[in-house]
Amino acid sequence: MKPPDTRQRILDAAESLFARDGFRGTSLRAITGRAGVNLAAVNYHFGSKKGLLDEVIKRRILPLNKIRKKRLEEVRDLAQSSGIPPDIEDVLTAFIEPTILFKESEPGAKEFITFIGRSLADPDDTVRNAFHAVINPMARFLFKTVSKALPGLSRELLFWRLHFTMGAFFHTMHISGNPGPGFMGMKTDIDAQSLVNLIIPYVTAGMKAK
Amino acid sequence: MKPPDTRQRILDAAESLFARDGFRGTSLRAITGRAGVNLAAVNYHFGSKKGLLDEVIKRRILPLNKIRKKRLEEVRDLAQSSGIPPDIEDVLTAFIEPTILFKESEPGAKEFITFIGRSLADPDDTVRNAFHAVINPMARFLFKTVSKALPGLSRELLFWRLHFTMGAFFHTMHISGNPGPGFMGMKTDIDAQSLVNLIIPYVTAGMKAK
DNA sequence: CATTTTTTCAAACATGTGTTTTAATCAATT
DNA sequence: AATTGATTAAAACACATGTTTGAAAAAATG
Repeated sequence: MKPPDTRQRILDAAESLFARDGFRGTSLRAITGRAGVNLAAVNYHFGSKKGLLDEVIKRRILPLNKIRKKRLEEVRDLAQSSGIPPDIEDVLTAFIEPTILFKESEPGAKEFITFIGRSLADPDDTVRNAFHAVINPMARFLFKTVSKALPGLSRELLFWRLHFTMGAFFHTMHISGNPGPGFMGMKTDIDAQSLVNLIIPYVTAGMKAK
Repeated sequence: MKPPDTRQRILDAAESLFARDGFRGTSLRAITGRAGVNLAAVNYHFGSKKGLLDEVIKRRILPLNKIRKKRLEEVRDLAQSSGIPPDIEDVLTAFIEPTILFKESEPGAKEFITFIGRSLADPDDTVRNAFHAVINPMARFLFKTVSKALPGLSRELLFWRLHFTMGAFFHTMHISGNPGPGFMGMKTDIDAQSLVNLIIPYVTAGMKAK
């Protein structure tokens, strides 16, 4: 049973259009038009527009989460075996680096990362919930690891600092890579590794402020 | 020429619905329904839905920008007269504090702040541009003042760090105040002054990292 | 008070949306 | 080769959208 590539074509087109115009701003006709397939194909293969959204998300997030989890576990286990708490910089890097490098890992991934960054601020419940469902377990694990690295901070303070970190991170995800000059005439299409090298010191310093 | 409060009612209803459901997700029928006015009143008073958006933004942003500009100028002038560069913490506070405190300044302002936080990540050009038009001059002035406080940093590094700061800030703006438990079962409806006290040390440390 | 201007109102307009339907076409299996 | 099942295709459906229209009502003006 060779899979006709109709599904893939729809997923690719949807991913790129969702990233550019948002979930609500993208019509099924735009998606099927770009994919070169019939309008009804979306509902045939994915049941509904929301079903398509879920598949677009899962296709990229599940592999990415595997990598991030593994990296976090490595940091945690290494610290555990040496008896000292993990370094907060290592923890943050384990989470952030694979996400940003993911952008250059395969075609379309970059657009997907943009889509994530935008969706977490989306007013539409459908979109936010679809992402939260696959991201929350990851965030929970991150929180636990971070709290091991900064045992001195209260749970509440830790929450807020991680919250700010995620803000800086998400904002970067959806804005970097935009062609043309950005906010201060600055170019934002920096390469992924340089971006990692920029954001890690910032969030590390923020997490252990004062 | 006493203004009939139809305009105000529409602006209030639109502000609150825009914040909750976004610009695209809010229909004129929903706005006029909540405002208790006729559907055609929006196009009569504001020309179009976009015209309404512009008015919703300007009504709050212009006074807010006045305050932020004044606070920033105070910090700049104080440093200038004493001959030493301004403290980066003071600069960030001058910009961030009035924005967050603004939420509790008048009814509806809180929803507006949420709206800003969301809109800057909005995929819709109409929304992003409408905000950028009134926010960019402010951001430019902030950038100049920040670069005086951190003269050692390159223009590019400064840009990225300010970028991360804005990310943490915007994310906080649209997520704090949400009722119910947030990302880790943590309550996000903290009072404004406490929020200021939490975010300032974080972004200050981030800006002068390493 | 009569008249002009501003504002409200109900209805319609044109277009776009996600989804469903029903028949045609393709692929695989017997 | 015939038949069964999966996929594609064009069309219609039901509804929601921003906007415009033209008449009624209200307010302001002389």
